Amino acid sequence: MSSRSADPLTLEVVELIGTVVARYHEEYEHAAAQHSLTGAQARVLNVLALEPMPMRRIARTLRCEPSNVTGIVDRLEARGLVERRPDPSDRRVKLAAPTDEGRATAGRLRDALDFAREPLAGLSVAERTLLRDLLRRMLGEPGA
Amino acid sequence: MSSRSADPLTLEVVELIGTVVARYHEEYEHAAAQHSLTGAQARVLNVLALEPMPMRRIARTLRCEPSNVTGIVDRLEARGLVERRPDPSDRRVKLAAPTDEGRATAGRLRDALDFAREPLAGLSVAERTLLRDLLRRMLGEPGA
DNA sequence: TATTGTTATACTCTATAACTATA
DNA sequence: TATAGTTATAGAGTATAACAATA
Repeated sequence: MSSRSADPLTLEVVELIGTVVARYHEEYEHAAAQHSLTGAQARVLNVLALEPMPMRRIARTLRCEPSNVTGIVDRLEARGLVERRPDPSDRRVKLAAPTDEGRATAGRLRDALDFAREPLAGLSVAERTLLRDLLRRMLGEPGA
Repeated sequence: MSSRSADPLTLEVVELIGTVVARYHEEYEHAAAQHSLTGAQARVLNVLALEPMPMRRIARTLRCEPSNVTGIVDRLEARGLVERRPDPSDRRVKLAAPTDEGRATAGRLRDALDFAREPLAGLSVAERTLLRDLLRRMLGEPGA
């Protein structure tokens, strides 16, 4: 069970991916902080910018407990970035939706995520296509 | 400043990287939880398994405040995975080092990180080499 | 009865500032 | 005076369990 992958090439790729993950996180937190948001708040705002949804579904999307979402949406709502609306078809449900300002913030947030964009500019279209296909296969995605 | 990268290919690669990051984190937290460790505790244990070091340097390595490290090492020490030793050359310094059990746990932890290893097994050596070079260039590393 | 969202609780991580013991 | 580590404090995220309203 131990030291299963002595292969140096594979280990290097694993380490490179670790570096990508670390850098991605730094950039994400930094971009969020520039708007005085925490990472968790930025993630919730981002999923809501794509599509308003019930509290419960936010939790499933972010893979956390529903009780956490209550607090995060509370803080976003207190800052006027998100609002809670009733669901006409089920009075138990509350739909969380971004305000206009919330949508604007989400947009600026995404623009700030230069991490993958700028480095990618150094790769040719053929190379980016190659990278896309390799990542797809690594993730076991359809079309790989 | 807005919507700088309309290029669909680049956007897809960015999204794939986001997926890699999310999956990597899940696997990491899961592996840590299997040993009743938090992600932060697992990260500290891992860097110490490579090389014992002063508290201050752990903080620099993990890019957090030194005061945080105190608590994390406290908890690792309470569980017998890490110990604090005096530094003979400077009595202000405390060197954090893994115990035998800490080293063993770190080893098992790394084995559990199948994320990048198993999917990578589906790629040929040539493809892994290609992926390595693309990631290197993306990260602006030497040898790219 | 089951589900949605919330509250209450407890723990960890995080940064800031102040403290101590060394240097 | 400067540095290493710690403590005190406060805010945020997290999971668990219990709760009210609704289905």
